[in-house]
Amino acid sequence: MITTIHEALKEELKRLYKENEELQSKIEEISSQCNMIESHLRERIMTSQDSGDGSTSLESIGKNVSDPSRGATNNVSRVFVRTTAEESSLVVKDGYAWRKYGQKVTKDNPWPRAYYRCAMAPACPVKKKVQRCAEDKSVLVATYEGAHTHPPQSLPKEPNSSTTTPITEYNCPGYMDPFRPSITLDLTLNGSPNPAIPARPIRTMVPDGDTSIGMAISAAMTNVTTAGTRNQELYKGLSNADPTFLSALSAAVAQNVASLQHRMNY
DNA sequence: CGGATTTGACCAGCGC
DNA sequence: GCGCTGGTCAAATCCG
Repeated sequence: MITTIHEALKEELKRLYKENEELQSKIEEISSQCNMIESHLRERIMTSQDSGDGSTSLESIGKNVSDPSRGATNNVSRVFVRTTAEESSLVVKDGYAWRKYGQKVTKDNPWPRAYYRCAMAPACPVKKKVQRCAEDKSVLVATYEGAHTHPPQSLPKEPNSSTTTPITEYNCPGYMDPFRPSITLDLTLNGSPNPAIPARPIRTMVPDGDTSIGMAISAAMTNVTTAGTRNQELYKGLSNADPTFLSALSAAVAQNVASLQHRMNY
């Protein structure tokens, strides 16, 4: 029994080492993309300030979807989902049943936007919009409006059995989906490698003023997060770990724990 | 055959 | 008032 477990763990460790190599190269690639996006963003901010137009300042870029001027339906959240670029469907598996009622091509994005209503309860007010990221067609952006008045139908499928993988999300401050597990890991506690690292919540803030840049940053950050998740054991104990990486890692680990809890409950 | 999806038409809000 | 755009409707079509 113990020997079997030992063998299984060894196999798992081997697999993790292999994945680690692949993911590290991915991180490097993403990191360079992040730098590019950041410099692009800074350039735009500088440009707008020089022209005396404050409309693209950091403050306005950070303006979020919970703007009260948008009315009572400010219960809005965004979920970014990685798909294969070839995958043409606009389906985001999230545990709820949705009925599509429209599709439209919008001005700022060449990809069509699909409109969904919750099909699980006639009175449920939740709506969902799904559209591909203009810059990266492999990323789906699902925008949820409202809160469900009923529990989910079923759990989302395992990442390796589905063509879509949730990668990160953006939520209005104060908004939490009551049916979604939420865990915050604090790496500053109990022998953390780096006491200077503050605990950070899972949910990642993404600037809403410039959607394309925000989504690109978000997608890049979550790729790093995903890498961290799969390699958490390998990085455990690192005394000089990069704070940014560990922060992302904490979020990723929390997501995995939530997923594991679900599987154990069913 | 019934439910889900597609798609063109329609409507409302907004800026000029 | 007009045109543009995003959101919704509903008839046609598809699919199991």
